[in-house]
Amino acid sequence: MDCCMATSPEQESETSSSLEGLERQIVDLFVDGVRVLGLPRSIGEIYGVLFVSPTPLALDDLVEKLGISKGSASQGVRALKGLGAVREVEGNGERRTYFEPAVDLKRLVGGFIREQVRPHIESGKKKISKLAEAAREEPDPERRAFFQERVARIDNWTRRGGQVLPLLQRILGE
Amino acid sequence: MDCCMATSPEQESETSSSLEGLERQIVDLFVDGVRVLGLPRSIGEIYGVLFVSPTPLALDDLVEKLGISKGSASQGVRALKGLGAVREVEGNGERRTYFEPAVDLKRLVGGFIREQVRPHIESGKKKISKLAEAAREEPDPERRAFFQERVARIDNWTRRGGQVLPLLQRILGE
DNA sequence: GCGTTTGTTCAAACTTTTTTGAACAAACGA
DNA sequence: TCGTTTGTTCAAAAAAGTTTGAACAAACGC
Repeated sequence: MDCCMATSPEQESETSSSLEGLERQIVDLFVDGVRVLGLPRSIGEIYGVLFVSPTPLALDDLVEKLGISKGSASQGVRALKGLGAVREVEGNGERRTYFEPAVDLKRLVGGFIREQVRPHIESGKKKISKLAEAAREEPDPERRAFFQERVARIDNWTRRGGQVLPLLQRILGE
Repeated sequence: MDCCMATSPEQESETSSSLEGLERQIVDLFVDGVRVLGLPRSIGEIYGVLFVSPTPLALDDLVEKLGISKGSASQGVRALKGLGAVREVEGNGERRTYFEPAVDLKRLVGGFIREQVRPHIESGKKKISKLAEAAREEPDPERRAFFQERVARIDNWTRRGGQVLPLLQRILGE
């Protein structure tokens, strides 16, 4: 595994893109960033290009600037909209739709927590109550006590995790 | 992409393992858990088996209980030790080494932050200062102002991220 | 209606990550 | 010393995840 420990040894992305210096650097920074969050590369690229663009961009701009397929651009933008990290620009007379990035941390963190973190905590809760039930049914008293202690511990972790989230959002809200 | 939004439609792992009910449930919970953190499945399985075992286990126990290879078990335990999530049990007369899980949240979160989060923040900082420099060199004043605003924003995010971490550890410390 | 532009979908191709297993090293007792 | 047990390493196989591209749908103006 390479996923654990150690600062990974930087690798520049060599794609057929038309990004110049600063743009490329910023895009790479976001590629790294989303990687940490477990999101695919193209998500970081797309957000990066929007973030570094003084004007909103359309799908075809992303295709051209990043050298990715239209399909990738479409899917990437959809995911970013789902995270609340990108929104459509309203009310220009144009036919095509332009996108701009959300740039305040509160919104970004909030979207990530809502879409990526909460669902896991929710589904975890269900599993934990099943677990508690299973532990109660262990016949051997010594094993039962042990299992119940473990389950209680997991439950406690989840509870604390749930408490931390709103706090996090409050601290990061500007 | 499936990585974004939506509670994923549960799938039971069907391996040639010798885990019974409760054990299997707990292991699956940890598999999900580490997946969210971007760590490989076997890491979650191994931690899970240790967590649910009343006694410390040796590598061969993991191989047998999980139906994974010895190589996998060895690498997984190494990674978990690196995260501070598993430690060797000292001072039994035995030849083989036994492992037990760390079960307090403070240590687990601390290890994860130290190994997985901090290195990225550190390497990010370097890149951001290069970025600031590049922005200063943009000749066009309007573009320069825009780029500098963006870079400042990223810098601010990083700074806040760095501040949140110790706070997080404090809140989760028992 | 018809041609054009814009965006979406999804199976197949591709890429990356994870796991395996066979070869190796270390520790130990006989 | 030798055989056995225990653990590590790493190239290759397998699995998982991502991107592509061609086919399709929708919106629009003429």
